[in-house]
Amino acid sequence: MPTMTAAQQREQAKHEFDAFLADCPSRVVLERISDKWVTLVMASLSDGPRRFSELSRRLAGVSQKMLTQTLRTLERDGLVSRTVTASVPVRVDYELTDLGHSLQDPIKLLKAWAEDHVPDVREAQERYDAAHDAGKNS
Amino acid sequence: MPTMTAAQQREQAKHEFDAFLADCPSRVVLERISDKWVTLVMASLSDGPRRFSELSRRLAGVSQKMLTQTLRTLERDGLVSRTVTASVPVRVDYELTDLGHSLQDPIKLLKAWAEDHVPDVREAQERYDAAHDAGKNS
DNA sequence: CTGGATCCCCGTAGATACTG
DNA sequence: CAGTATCTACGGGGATCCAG
Repeated sequence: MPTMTAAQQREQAKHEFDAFLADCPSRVVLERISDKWVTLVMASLSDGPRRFSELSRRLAGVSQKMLTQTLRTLERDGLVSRTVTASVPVRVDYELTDLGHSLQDPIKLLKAWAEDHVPDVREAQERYDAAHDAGKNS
Repeated sequence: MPTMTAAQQREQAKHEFDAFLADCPSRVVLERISDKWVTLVMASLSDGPRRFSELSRRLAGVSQKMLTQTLRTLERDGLVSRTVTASVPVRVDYELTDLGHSLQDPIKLLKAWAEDHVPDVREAQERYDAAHDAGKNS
């Protein structure tokens, strides 16, 4: 592998990944970012750095455990940077990296779609439930 | 809570579809579409109808249970239509609805991002692990 | 045979309590 | 304040069984 620069390797790798194959790296990455907490955390960090407690408050319903875990994974994947300020009390800020910012557009689109189509989904659910409940009461 | 100023009402309405609030409908929808199987199934259906067995084969690694469950939810949410052809053996086709198609762009963007940034993520993981393992070997 | 439901096991999310 | 530790419970995965 010495006769190939990192850039060349990356360029080649780009075209070899099909997210549908089970053990394909791109699928692993896709599964990682297709996670509800990942989506929400990334969206929460879209407008600047946030402290742990801020995220915890903003993402009502997330447990500290899952928030910590999600942030660790995002940090490991290079999407989020973690900055510890050694004061009393300790202050920890999380911020999107450049790589993290590059994921913002897809996530924002997803979030926008969700907020846009709530009525459609609800209506579909009601129709489905109505048709299904009717079948049950026979 | 009956006494609410117009300003307060406007402020609340603004956040009515804010995906960060725990019990907000848009958050529920966002959580639903931020699911690895949802993403993969929706992507698999992007280029036309697919039979159950086709999906099962294409999405290597998915259990029949999760595939069925995911498809049911997507059908209930109005993103996918289910067509049963009463032949022998039975043939069941799944196809994107108009609503489902409207979700294609966000999902394709997500998938493209994953396939594009595999090298970046891998590199970040290696750096993180290296830095972290170093701390462990003390 | 295809599509799917059901049962059981295990991993992981989630709530709580505790610590640097 | 920002986590870790522990326990429980729910949900995913595989095997098996069922209907058409």
